[in-house]
Amino acid sequence: MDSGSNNTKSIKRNVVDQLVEGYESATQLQLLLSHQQSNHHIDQTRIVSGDPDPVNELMDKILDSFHKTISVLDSFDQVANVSVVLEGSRNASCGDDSTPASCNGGDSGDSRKRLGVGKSKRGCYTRKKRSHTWTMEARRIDEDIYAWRKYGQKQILNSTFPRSYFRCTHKPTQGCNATKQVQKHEQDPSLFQITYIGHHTCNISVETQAKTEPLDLEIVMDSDNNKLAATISQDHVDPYIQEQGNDISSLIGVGASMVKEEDYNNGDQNCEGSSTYSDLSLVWPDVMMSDDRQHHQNHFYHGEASTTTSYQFSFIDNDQFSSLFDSYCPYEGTSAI
DNA sequence: GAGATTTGACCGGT
DNA sequence: ACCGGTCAAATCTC
Repeated sequence: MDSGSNNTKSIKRNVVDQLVEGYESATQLQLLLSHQQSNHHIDQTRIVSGDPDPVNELMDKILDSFHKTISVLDSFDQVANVSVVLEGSRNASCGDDSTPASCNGGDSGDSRKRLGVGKSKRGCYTRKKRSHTWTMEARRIDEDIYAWRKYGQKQILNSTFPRSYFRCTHKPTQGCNATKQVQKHEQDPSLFQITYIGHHTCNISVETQAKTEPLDLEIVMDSDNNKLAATISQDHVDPYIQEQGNDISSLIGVGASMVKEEDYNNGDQNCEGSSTYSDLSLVWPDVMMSDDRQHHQNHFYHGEASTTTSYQFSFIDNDQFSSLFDSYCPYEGTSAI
């Protein structure tokens, strides 16, 4: 038992070391870039002359560092038998509203009357585990292509505004378990904080769906723990990083630094084992396909607000994200989800 | 009348 | 025990 524990510690140390290295490299890069801005022509000369580009070198180093980290995390999952149970599959067993037969069976259908009315007990249900969750801000809540049906509203502790609960309209007919929660932003009530939970499985075109769901390299936010897990399937990262590193480096870096600060987050990785490269096409929410109206209004969290930590959120605006999307997501012939 | 929303109760996780 | 998420009867809207 101790050996296992030691092994885990060793792995965690390895993770931290790699992250620190990446962080330091990123810092150097930042300095270098700021220096470059003031000496632009000098660096241009260097590049033209074929000298090694320090920016690229650093970038390679950074990416390599994070790549290693991901590998370590991956091996950690195997060693620690952390079921990186994919949130998706977890969802299928828990959240799936094909509620356990015993559940409905025990209190089937029409007997569901209110307790207070003196009738039988309401049927049980299985609470969904948090799965595939991502958050965005928008000025409107109705800008995605899906049809939502409100099923609840609740006043949340220490929140000024109530939280509304929506589920996919097609849940009864197609068993789509996607839900979203909408709450007005505390500081800016004109903004809505929208949390999407789960993938849509309802019948819409692949392309549309792909454009409306998150990348598999999504930053999954575990709102319960105020921790963040940068979840990047290696299948995605390798070719991507090697060829496109620049665009996503900030994203990875943010996620990684958060992991570092918060200490490694054990169970919340969301490694879609079955994911394929096509999952990259599962780009973040609805805004991706949206029109220009919200172009400047939507931000994607790379972290989560925490009342107990000093995280700085890093937002990607649509410009950045679009470039990412353009680079990575030729989702032809891919099947979303 | 059908479908959507409201709202208080119920339930599970912590 | 508390809190957040979900259920489902009641109510609303078209």
